Amino acid sequence: MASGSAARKPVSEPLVVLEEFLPYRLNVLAGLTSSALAQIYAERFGLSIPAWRVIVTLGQYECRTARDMAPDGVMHKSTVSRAVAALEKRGLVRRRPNLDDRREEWLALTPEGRAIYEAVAPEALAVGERLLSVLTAQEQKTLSTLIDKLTRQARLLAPQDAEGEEA
Amino acid sequence: MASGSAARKPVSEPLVVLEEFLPYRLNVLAGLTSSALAQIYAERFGLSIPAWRVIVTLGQYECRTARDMAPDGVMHKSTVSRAVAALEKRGLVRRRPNLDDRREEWLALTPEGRAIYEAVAPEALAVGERLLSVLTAQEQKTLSTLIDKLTRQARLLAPQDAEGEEA
DNA sequence: TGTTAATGGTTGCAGAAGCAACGAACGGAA
DNA sequence: TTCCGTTCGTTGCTTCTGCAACCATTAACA
Repeated sequence: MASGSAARKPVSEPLVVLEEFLPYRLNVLAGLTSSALAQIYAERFGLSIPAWRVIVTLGQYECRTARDMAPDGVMHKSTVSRAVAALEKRGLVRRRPNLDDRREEWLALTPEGRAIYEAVAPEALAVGERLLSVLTAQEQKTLSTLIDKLTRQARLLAPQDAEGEEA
Repeated sequence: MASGSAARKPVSEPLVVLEEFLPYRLNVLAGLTSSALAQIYAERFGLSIPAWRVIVTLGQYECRTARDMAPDGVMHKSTVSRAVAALEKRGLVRRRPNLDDRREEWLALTPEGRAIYEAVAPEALAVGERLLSVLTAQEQKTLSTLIDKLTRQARLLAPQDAEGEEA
């Protein structure tokens, strides 16, 4: 046993050094970037992360179903459901029955929703670019590749997600 | 306006493509790695993420205060407080008053806590390494550098955290 | 056709997280 | 010493998240 006064000194051979542990560092980084972004879409526009994702996806694709909002089970379907409900209540998203398959519904931005999209998106992009501004163009490309590789691998290691994967 | 049948076709000029947006991709990756890890420390040992971090930190440093658990405000102090309380109740962590400053308390793993640490840590490490196994040694070094750069920058962009930063 | 399985989506419930307010203790200045 | 600002840590409250159960609809298949 070490001496009792070694409060801040590492134990003989630590098995894990948290600050060097990749999952931890990824979590910290993701959390910080989320906070930075939340300043934009939460404080200024009252959007949660899921709501923001729905808005962006609809801004991008015009019209999709709730299921399409979580391409790889990234968001739980209940999360999407509640986000859409909230956005509908605020008049930012409109639902239309899909007559070909009445289980699902088409979602689209209302004009008000699109206005918000066009206000939020550029600011969010700007934050993203301010983040990346500390990396060279080459580093950004490399980062992108590495993230993709890791994401693919993580998907293999993570428990098979809720539903609708590539299965 | 585009035709009504363009359900899955992108709108003319999407402002943000979510799948290419760095913060989104970081969030997804971090979430997946957390899920992979949670299989170990949650399902097998009943530890939450904060509890896992406390265990690892104490395993690393032997004895610290609750404040030291969240070096950069990564965890909220209430989160740490509750995690420590739960661990104490399970007999994995022990508290001792700090007679030099009676506002804070020294925390340390009990023998049972250390046993769990020694069981969890190698498995968690293994997951981390399985994750990194898709990268070359050089890529791993690069990734580490990029994460550090981005984290530093994100800390500047994020709202000044709760407390105890480097201020 | 009828029966069974699978899918899109909603909701009740329980656990977790952040905020804010609080109590206790410390430190500095008058 | 006394007063004021600050810090460590806890707790109440509200919101969010994920799971699981559920309903309605569709698909598969005998």
